Amino acid sequence: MANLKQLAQSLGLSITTVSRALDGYSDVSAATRKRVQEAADRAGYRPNASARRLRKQRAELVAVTLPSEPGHIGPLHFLDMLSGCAEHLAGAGLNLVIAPVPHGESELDMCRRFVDGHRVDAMLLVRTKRHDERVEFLQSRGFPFVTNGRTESAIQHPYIDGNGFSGFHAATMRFHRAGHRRIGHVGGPQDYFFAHVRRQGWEAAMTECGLATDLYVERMPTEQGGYEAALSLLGQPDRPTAMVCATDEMAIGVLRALREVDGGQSISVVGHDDLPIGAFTSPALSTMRMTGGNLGRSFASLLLRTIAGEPAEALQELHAIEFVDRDSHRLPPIAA
Amino acid sequence: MANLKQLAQSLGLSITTVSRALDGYSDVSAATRKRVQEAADRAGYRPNASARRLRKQRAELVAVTLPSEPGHIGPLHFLDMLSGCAEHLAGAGLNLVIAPVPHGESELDMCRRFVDGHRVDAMLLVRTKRHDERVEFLQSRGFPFVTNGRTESAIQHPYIDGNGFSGFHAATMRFHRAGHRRIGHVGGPQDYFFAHVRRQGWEAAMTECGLATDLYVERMPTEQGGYEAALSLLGQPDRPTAMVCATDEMAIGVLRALREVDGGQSISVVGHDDLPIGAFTSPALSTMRMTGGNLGRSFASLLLRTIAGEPAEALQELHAIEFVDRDSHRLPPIAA
DNA sequence: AGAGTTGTCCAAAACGTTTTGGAAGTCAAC
DNA sequence: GTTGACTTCCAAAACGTTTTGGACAACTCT
Repeated sequence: MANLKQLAQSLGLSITTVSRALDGYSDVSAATRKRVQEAADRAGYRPNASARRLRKQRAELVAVTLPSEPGHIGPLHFLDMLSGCAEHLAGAGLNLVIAPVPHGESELDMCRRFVDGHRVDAMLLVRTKRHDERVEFLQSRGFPFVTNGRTESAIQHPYIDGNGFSGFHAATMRFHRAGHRRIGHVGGPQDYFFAHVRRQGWEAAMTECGLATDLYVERMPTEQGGYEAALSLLGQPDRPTAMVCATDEMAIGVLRALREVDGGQSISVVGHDDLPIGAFTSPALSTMRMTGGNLGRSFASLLLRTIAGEPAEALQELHAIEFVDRDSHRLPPIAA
Repeated sequence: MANLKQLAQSLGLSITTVSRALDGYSDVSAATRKRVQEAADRAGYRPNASARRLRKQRAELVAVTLPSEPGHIGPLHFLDMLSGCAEHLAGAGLNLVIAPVPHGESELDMCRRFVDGHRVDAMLLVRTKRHDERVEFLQSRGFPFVTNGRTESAIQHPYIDGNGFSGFHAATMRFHRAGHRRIGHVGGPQDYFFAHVRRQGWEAAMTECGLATDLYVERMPTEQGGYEAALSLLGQPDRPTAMVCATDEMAIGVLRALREVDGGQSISVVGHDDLPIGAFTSPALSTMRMTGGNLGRSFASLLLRTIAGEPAEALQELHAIEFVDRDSHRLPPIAA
């Protein structure tokens, strides 16, 4: 209700003094400051956000883009992550706005709207591509952003990512140690960085073991995509005895296909992301997940630091992948 | 990059004319309008959001509160709902900010911050209580808001809710028709409206059927709560043969308890919310869900209309509940 | 020719804050 | 009693937009 002018008038002080008293400047006497504080509390005064934003040339807002394409929106519990991120940003006076891509607009257009309209101070990008036009645009504008997932951009930028290469390398090696020799990979679209790097991890392991890398099928990173990929791999002359899947969603589709074919009794499966649902599939889905504590807080911290101007090189987090040991990877390496 | 003043200067026009040209006012000639449009497009001009917000006295923002307490955050796919809501709000120039409750602050404090600081034009409240202090506060301020879930407020307010009473009444009747006579209810905290009204639906049905309503246990609306509730009900002399659970999360906890006791072969269960995970439990969880199409769009529409000043009575949606027929409700009405 | 109407344009105010660049007063030191 | 330092306060500018209330010229009617 109240604004600074009314508050100042009621106190017989200038707007300046009231403003500076509330901001804790040292050039207002302790007595005055206290008087102002109390009056402000009594009136329930809060500075008008739009006015402060205009004056300070900061939107006090961060946008996170929500891709509308199906599948693999990002880390484990996306909403939890956003919630944690928003909470920590709020500690610094920033709010988090969620920005799904409107119908008939590209993600790039949306970035443009937010950046050129000074609607936000930074952006959080998920589902990065190897060559990501949003990243290129933001870099060309010198606009602060953090990505969830790396890119192949020549210029460094802040990111948080899991080490998909070593995760999938290790998972493949685990199958090899268990005696598997025909280890397939159900991959996602290779223009996504995460999909590409996960495939590379599988390929490297296979090559190291002297195995062929032809048991590979690429589909959309969805349950349906995994289902199709599994059917395709099962149709090959030399079926795989194990499958490493780019995402849990794909792995769940694979499990469904395997159940239909032989009751799911012959082929081992491992996914990635540790979706909650994985604990409830049958067999329970063995998977991997990124280590590192509160992801939301990490994103918030990186966002604040990149807004503050810290160099990108100092704002890159590559987390190890840990194996989630359930049942679906335990079948013997003999095809049915 | 550009602002109105620079744009006007480069065109040899006044700020007023450029502004009005871009806003499509009729008092600028077609020729000038076109010239301005083109220059603006070329420069990639977008009005500074903070400036417009200050001048128009609208924040162009809507906040949705995310409760930090565990369990039952709301409708089926909460993030999908938010995404849909945000997309439709964006069509009207509003952005959606997510507002988790910061550590050490109450939801009420948060509302105060947003309202008194003019940070948003409206709020979306989830997980309403029967007597909800946030609702009372917003009503006392005359501030626009929509709730997900009704309240017992004396003053009307906009909401979207499922008809929990008839949903739980029908589910109980369904069990009764199947021959069940000892039908228990696993309820949530009764200060939440949804929990209260669901219990009332169960109670009404039991009373109509001439059955006692003592097979009732109340716990937190979480898996753990459901687990505890089931153990408690199983400990009673006359075990229920069926349980109606306030939420799917509780129902999943109940299934776990039943599995531990006798392999889950004796007692029927039904939940509410249609969580995706319910299709993967064993047995697959029979449940209920709210009907009605795109929930996010509905919330967005209600928010816009309440901002526009439409009366609350015209902005209340009570949706029917439909049964989701899976396996967990099919056991015969004989206790093991 | 004068009065009214219409079509274009613009100067200035307003939104509420933060910040700049002093002003006025007090006190101590010289 | 002048100087400088320090404390406390404030007027005014600035942020970039939208909107108000005309100004001016070019028509159209009498």
